Amino acid sequence: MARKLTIRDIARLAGVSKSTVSRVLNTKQDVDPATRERVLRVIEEQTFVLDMSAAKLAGGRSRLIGSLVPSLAWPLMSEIMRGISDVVAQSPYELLLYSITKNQVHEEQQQVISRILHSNLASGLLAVFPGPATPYLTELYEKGFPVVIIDDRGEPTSVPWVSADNRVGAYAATRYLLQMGHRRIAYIQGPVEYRASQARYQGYCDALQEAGLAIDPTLIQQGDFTPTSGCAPAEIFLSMADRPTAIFAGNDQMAYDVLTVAHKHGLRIPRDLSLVGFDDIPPSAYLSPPLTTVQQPFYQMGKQAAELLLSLLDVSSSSALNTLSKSLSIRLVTDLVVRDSCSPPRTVKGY
Amino acid sequence: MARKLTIRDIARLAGVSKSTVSRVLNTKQDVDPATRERVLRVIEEQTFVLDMSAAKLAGGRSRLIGSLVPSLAWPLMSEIMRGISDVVAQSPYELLLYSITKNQVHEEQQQVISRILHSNLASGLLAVFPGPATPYLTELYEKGFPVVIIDDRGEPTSVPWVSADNRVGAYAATRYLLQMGHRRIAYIQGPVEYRASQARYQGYCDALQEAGLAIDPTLIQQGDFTPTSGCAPAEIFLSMADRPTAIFAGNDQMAYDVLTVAHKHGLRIPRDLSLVGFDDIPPSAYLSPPLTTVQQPFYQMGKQAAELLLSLLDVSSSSALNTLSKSLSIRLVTDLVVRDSCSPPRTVKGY
DNA sequence: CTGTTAGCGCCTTCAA
DNA sequence: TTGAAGGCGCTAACAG
Repeated sequence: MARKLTIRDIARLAGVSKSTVSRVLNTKQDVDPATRERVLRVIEEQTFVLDMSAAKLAGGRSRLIGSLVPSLAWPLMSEIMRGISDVVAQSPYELLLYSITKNQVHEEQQQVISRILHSNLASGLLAVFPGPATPYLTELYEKGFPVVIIDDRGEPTSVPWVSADNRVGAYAATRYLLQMGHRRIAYIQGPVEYRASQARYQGYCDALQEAGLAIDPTLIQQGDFTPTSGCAPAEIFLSMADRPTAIFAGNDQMAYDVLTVAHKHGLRIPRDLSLVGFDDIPPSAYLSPPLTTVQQPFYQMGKQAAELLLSLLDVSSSSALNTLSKSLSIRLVTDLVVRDSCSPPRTVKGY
Repeated sequence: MARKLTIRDIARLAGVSKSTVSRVLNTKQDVDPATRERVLRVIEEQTFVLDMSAAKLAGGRSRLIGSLVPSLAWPLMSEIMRGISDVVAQSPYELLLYSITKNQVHEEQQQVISRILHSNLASGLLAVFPGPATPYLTELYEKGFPVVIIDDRGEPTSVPWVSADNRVGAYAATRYLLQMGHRRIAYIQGPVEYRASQARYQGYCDALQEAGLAIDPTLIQQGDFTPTSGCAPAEIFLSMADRPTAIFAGNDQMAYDVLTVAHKHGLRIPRDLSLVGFDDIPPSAYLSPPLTTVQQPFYQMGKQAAELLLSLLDVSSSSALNTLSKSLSIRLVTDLVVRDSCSPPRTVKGY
């Protein structure tokens, strides 16, 4: 395996010094166009690639960005990652993958983050649904380390973030059910640690209140977004004497559980019960009945977050501080995808 | 942002030299247990993390492994990645993610690979379904760069690989259909570039021939594993005067297309047509009817491949060459998951 | 067993 | 506009 060339080699070949080659590589201004051209040609001919580790060590940028993701098992992660990696592939950066699983305690999560930092590899971080780690990331960002979060915005944080508009999505879904005539609409809440979860709950409440309906605590149960976590809530709802005519599940996974439980109770959807989910992950379109759900633009979220981070890196590496651009944030719209899991309630009760 | 500590700092704090710290960090043998203990304590207290770039530059290993994956959009990728990242997380390595999309020409794929090499970051590579890039990877491996492939074995290659037993899986699926009484079993073939695709086809043929049935070319059509690519083949099969009583789709995605097309033709599954898929990706269990399919142990594949690569890295870094262990390979068994998409043919024709 | 001495390949002043 | 020199944090001989 032929020894890798160094800038020294191509310096010799181009008849210049290492410094000049370095300048060309880093597109500095003060290089004679002719020289630059010559150096570039040699680099091309030799298919020379600069050693990132050395560059990093010598004080340059690392051209590596880290991505901190929750369980890759979540079906929606693949689309987000696809968005991210498409952008990164077009850039001079490479992507580092760090994953955190839900059953890691906070302390362990912080350890992962501190490893990312201290190992000194990544020069920026993309955090997907960081949940409880958010405050720590904020701290990081404020210390000058580029971070972009994909999630809903939580406490006023200065960290740039990209999210789908969870509140509006949930609002639209609830409103849809309301307009069909439903009045007893149950909600299966996701874990409160996640901003997205809170925002959806808010949207649900907003729609209800706008319709002049009170929030009925008995119609709200908690799941945790994972498969089967919607079963218990569904069981409770469907066993009620005055059971709800519609259920809005905090995410699709939990909606699937409702389907299962409803089936067990001999209830048919949408005839006996309307059902709406949130996310629009792949299975949803294939269910029977196909699930009406709020679609999140996962690919776009990944793509835009990556682009945002890249732009932050460019800025911090060149001149201007992040003084000008306070609080970068992008909120993407969600779409209510109407399929066949909803219909007007059989017996519209008065109110 | 407090200056990052270096081994020099912790050397001072522990009252030893940098070399000793380095030895402890790299778990070398020749260190006094007491000294080691002391150094370790300081490292712990200071939450020191070694700078990988510097370590790499100084001639050590890079503690970075690359993963080369095809489109992350494939639903099965997330499980494979989960297996990989679980293993990597438990190791001192970090994971680099490179993705290749199908519409990149071979040349572009090679470029990605050569970038991986020349950037000199990864010290090993995990290639998932490399398809046409396989020969190039083989070359790499033979030049001494650790590579593990996740796919079916192709031409006799020396590269260590992990795969599901695609042939046997397809054989079992076909046999299942045969035993139910089906005789006209159509097959939707995946792209021939993929080994896995070829192996499944082989399994299909083997089962048929074992049953004394000839391979009927009109019952074989080609898709490419992607969504909707199974529509055209399904359309052809279901429009035949003497249409097949069962269809075996090369993967689940294409089976979904058969479902759609069958529905359009007013055919009910499994009453009018039996259907088997391959992969068992998440939606399959939720379809109506739930799809009978061959389950691949994706998580395991990722896990074992990562473990294999890690062991290769250990070996090459320490003493023994890879002389002893020729042709490492792991073949995992698949499971036929019987659900509700198959039944005996309505009218069992004589043969 | 431990410290000393050289670099690894690159970027960055500082002069020229 | 360019070259020379120094050092980033670490590992790897080589002494002791």
